[in-house]
Amino acid sequence: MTASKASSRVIPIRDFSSCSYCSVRRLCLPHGVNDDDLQTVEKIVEHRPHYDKGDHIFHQSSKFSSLFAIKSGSVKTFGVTRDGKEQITGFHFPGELLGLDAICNEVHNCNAVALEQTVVCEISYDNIESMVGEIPSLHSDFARLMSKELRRDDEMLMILGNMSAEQRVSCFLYNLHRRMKRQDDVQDEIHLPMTREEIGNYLGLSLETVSRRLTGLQQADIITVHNRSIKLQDIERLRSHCM
Amino acid sequence: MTASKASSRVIPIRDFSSCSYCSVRRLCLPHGVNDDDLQTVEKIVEHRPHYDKGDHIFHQSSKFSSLFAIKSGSVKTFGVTRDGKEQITGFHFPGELLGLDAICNEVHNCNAVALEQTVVCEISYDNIESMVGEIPSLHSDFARLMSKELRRDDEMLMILGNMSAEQRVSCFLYNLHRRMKRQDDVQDEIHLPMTREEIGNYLGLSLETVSRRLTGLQQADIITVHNRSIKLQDIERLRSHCM
DNA sequence: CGAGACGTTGAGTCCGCTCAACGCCCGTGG
DNA sequence: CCACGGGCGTTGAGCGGACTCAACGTCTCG
Repeated sequence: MTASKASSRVIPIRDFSSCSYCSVRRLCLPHGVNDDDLQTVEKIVEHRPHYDKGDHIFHQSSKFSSLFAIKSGSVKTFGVTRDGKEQITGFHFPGELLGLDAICNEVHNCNAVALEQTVVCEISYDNIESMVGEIPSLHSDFARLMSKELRRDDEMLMILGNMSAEQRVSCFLYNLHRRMKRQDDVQDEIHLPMTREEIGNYLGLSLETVSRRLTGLQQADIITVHNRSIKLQDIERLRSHCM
Repeated sequence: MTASKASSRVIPIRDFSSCSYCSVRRLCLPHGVNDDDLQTVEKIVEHRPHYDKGDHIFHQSSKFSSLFAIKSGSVKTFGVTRDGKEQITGFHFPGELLGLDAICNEVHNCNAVALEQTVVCEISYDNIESMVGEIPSLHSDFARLMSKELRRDDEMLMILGNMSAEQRVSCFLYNLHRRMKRQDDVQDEIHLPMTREEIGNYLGLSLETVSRRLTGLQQADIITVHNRSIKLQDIERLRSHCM
């Protein structure tokens, strides 16, 4: 393997838990590290907490000091309303960064809970700030990350604003598909790490409605449902259901 | 008037269109400028476009190059779905920054349209980036701003997720009140720059429902409605309706 | 002062919610 | 091995809140 095509070389096994595929690796790894050094470098990253299903990564109202990059697994973030109900504001997957909404006042705005066995990198925000001081170009990366998060939220606002139940579920699956497809070789099969109730909570629907719409999409030969695994039979038609 | 209490001195006339009250002034003004120099400095800011009601500040899918800080007036941002309907994702007021969601791929994700006569400061993003390079502490300010925007979006997701029509309208008014109260001396009176239809679109309700809920809140002696001006008669009870 | 945009109110409909029953899967313990 | 139980998912019946459609009232601005 030559080093001539450094930026586009093929990585033999797609290990998405490695730093190579992490969208925030420029934030936690030393400046100027190249791809070949990554495997060495990532072994010295310090905090790599493992979480089981149901474990809290951080709590609402707790003091913010670190961001968390998801290496493997999946996470839900949710707020708790004053009458005690939880409202899910997002599902998060490997390569994504948690805790950005806590920067503004250094208090976590939501709870983050693992939906399955999950590994994250804890990145001290002080470290990030001092690294941005030394390497100003990191600011751009960081701003882009936050901007992307804003865009995702706005997309969700558009879904919740005026879409029907069927459209919401279709959008949910389609977006999941788009986010997953860098992660699975089997691109047209999604494994849902969350319950129907959690999907409904997120989409502003009851769990029964989620269930009904999934079977509806199945009867239309658009998907095949097997418990939590969803096979996308006709992605184009799924996409057309989103509008 | 002594200058001894520099950080809490009284500013005679609260001119919220001045840079003194702008949340992003550290981004567009030279480093280290103190409050007393502001009035001089802000006269040399270059781009200060004026917009009339209905004017576009930027268009969805157009190339991103600047952020826009609102100096006076108000703005709605909205996306257009594939079937041509608009979905409002936010209302924006003086001191707030528009265009943050376009940083990630340099294309505007939404339209921004003035709801009334509006003045903004156009701030070249290249300028911001190079200033962050020179003054690293600006990075923190910028990250805080984006984080705050994320938090606002998440709050909205919680509202749209499971609240009833009455709760949505109450939350809308209460949030508006909180954002307004730094801007108006008459703190318990809100002037709405948008139509019922735009409120409904934003809240995921029909315009008729918005109208009905407003009269409902009026009949409960919580607010008094006079066209677009809403007098908050009982803020505590309004707040309790939000949950 | 007239036209059009905006807002209110009423009547009827429908989508999604609630309540309820049942089935499936799986781990646990007798 | 089966029984049991709990979590999760599906399906049905009936209800209700928000939407749609429609008419009318009111404000704004040329």
